[in-house]
Amino acid sequence: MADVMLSIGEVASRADVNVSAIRFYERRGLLPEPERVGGQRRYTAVTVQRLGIINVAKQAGFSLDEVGVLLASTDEGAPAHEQLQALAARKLPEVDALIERAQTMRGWLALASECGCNTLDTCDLFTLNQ
Amino acid sequence: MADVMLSIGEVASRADVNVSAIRFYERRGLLPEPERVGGQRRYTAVTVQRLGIINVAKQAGFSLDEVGVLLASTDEGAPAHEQLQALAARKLPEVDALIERAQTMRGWLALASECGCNTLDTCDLFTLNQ
DNA sequence: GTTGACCCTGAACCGGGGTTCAGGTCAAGG
DNA sequence: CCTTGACCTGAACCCCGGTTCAGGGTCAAC
Repeated sequence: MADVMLSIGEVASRADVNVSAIRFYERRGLLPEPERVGGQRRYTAVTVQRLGIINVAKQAGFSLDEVGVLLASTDEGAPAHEQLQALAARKLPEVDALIERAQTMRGWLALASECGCNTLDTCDLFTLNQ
Repeated sequence: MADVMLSIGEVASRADVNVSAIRFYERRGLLPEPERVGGQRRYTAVTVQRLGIINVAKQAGFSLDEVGVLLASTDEGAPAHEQLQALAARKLPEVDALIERAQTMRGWLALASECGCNTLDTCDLFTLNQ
């Protein structure tokens, strides 16, 4: 609980994110307003973790607003459970579709990389998966 | 081979894409310039299929330029094999990463939707997967 | 006590991926 | 004939997710 305080630059490099992105997420409400010393933001490791969550969720096709709902559910006394449930219900099929599409592409890329003679037109990966 | 000709609107509705997007893809070089009758574009079913490819690839995290490389490889006499191989080599790990992220999110969404009491902070799905 | 690295703010800018709009053409049906 | 609907073009506009810039403060070390 010694909760070492981190500058925005330290957080940025630990989370592999730009400083400007951290300020941007703060404006968007994805990150709470941090403590300050001498006007400068101070964070704990929790923020680094939150940035990790943001990155994973973005990659999985979540918009920043959706990530906001996700993160809101981690805030204590969250009255956000309903929103979260709704989000989960809405996104689950989307994520499933995403995974399927990605696997389709993966399959085709693998083919393409081992055998240059395949063309998409003769390959029914796409037509089979719509 | 009767190759029925389709108007842009028919193609759009079959591929579930906006008319404006089709014109946009054409400008971007993702679709070849179609035949015209009386100034109006005429397509065959091949274009509908191509639009399907574009949609799948986009969903799998490909930029339109990357999709362009992909599609170029289907054009006859394609000198594009090298580009395609390079693209495949570059994108395969990215697609794999995408699938992993998406599965992480899927797992967490499933948890969230069956049990509202989970919070991200106590959930190690994220910390385990970075 | 000044130098240099880091931090602050608000506002402007950017690229990607399209959509919308104004103004005009064409073709079929009533 | 004339209206209605689908199509045409180029240019402008939009949202998203940030980045960059100008102009200024802070802090630690030397």
